[in-house]
Amino acid sequence: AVMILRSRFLDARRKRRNFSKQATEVLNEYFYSHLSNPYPSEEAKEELARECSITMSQVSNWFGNKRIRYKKNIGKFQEEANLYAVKTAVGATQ
Amino acid sequence: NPTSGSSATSSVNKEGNSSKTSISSAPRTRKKRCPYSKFQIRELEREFFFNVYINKEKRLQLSRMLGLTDRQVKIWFQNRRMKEKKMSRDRLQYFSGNPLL
DNA sequence: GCATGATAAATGAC
DNA sequence: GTCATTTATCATGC
Repeated sequence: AVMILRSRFLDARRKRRNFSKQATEVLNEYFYSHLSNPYPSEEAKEELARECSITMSQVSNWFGNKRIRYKKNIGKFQEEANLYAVKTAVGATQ
Repeated sequence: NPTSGSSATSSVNKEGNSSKTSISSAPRTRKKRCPYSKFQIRELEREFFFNVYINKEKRLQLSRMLGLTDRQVKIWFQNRRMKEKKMSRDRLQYFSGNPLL
């Protein structure tokens, strides 16, 4: 049993799986509503991790990747940025 | 990973930076990340297993053997310790809230 | 074929 | 020294 768990752990660390649609939604909402300073605090990371059912390391990885990839090609993310800008604006007026 | 070449002497590493001359205030360009060879990793891991903190003497010796700078070896040990810590956290997380079959 | 998550060098704050 | 981060690279999903 120990062997099984150990091998399962090793596999889980190597294999990559996409996050759920809802998780990506939550992360993007935070990112685009804090675009001027997309650096969540430790507490914010913990909450995001809970909401998305992922680990804090995964939250950090996501923001690290998002920041660099957004910066390197803002144009590619313009549509996405507008989408979430509208989304948060609507949420604020409700 | 298409390296596989194992045997050493590939050594691509070079600390090209220079520009130490004078007060060059310019934030000199960040050194491009260059992945280390299998041989370099093996030797670094061997020493890390022996001692997670490397002293200055061994560091200089190892850096010469691997064609790296002492700074690179120093940084590698720092990153390696952080990796070890993260792996411990991951293990704890994975085996804590546990289905255990 | 790229999008995406994780990891490996390298930097900088402290 | 630690540690969050930047950046490129690796590995996988689709």
